[in-house]
Amino acid sequence: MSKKQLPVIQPDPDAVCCTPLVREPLRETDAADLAKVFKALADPVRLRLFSLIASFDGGQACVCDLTGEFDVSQPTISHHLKVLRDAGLVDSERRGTWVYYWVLPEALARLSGLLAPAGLERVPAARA
Amino acid sequence: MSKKQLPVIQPDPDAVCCTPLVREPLRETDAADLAKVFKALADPVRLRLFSLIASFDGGQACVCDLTGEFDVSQPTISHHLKVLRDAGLVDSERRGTWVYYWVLPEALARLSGLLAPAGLERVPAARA
DNA sequence: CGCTTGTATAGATGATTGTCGATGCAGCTT
DNA sequence: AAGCTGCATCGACAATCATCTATACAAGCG
Repeated sequence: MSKKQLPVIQPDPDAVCCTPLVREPLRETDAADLAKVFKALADPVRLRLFSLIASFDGGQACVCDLTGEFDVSQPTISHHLKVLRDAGLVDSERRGTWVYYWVLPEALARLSGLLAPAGLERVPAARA
Repeated sequence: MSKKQLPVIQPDPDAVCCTPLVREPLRETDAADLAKVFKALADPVRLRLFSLIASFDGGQACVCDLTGEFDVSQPTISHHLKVLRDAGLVDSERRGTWVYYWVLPEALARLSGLLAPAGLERVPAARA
């Protein structure tokens, strides 16, 4: 879907990418950007959609796999998926009859890093 | 403030505490709880408040230190602080004339862990 | 081609939310 | 006690949002 003609813009290449929130005060523009992402996660249906997509085998799910899991209408699911996609949390692609969605791990990593509590600097992935 | 008579209930002791979102589908009740926390972070002013409080020397800030940093009225700041507190992200205490707020690192750690991307399991805090 | 199924868009509506000014309350100071 | 300052609460209002139904679009199939 979003990888048609546009040159795959992630909604902000690396804005607000690394420094944990608790290290230094967030700048105003960064706060606005970040708030959009958290807003996308600030709904129970979207959270479950997000988690469900990521948990699927192969890390992707057809919309048809998702709609049945919720008590809301199909257009509502479609709306929520769009919100997640606009926030840069997932991406999607049509393959024949079905449309598949998958989680963008970079976005997750960015959030996770930003929320790292004081004390732990970066996650010491190197040690592993 | 919230540590007066009540036995210091964090708004959900350890609900949704550990398994990353991308590992297994979020249950409905957990999604509802989590959504409340993300909703608290889904506003630019609250994000900056949160970051600013945490960045202060000693990890706490008086409200009087905060209001000047924003273009919104004092009642609005007070409202946002209440939202952050109700979400279990910060706590506060009156000390004489002033009220101080500080970030609750457990809440942060929980979120950070939940958002851990696929691949990294737990942050190896135990090794430390 | 026309039908059927999967998904997105459009438009409407009730609920939630961010903001404000006005006011209330708590603690200090004189 | 009286006044002042710091912060919270109240009530109102405009804006945003989650949801719905109806409809449009896309792809496969008879």
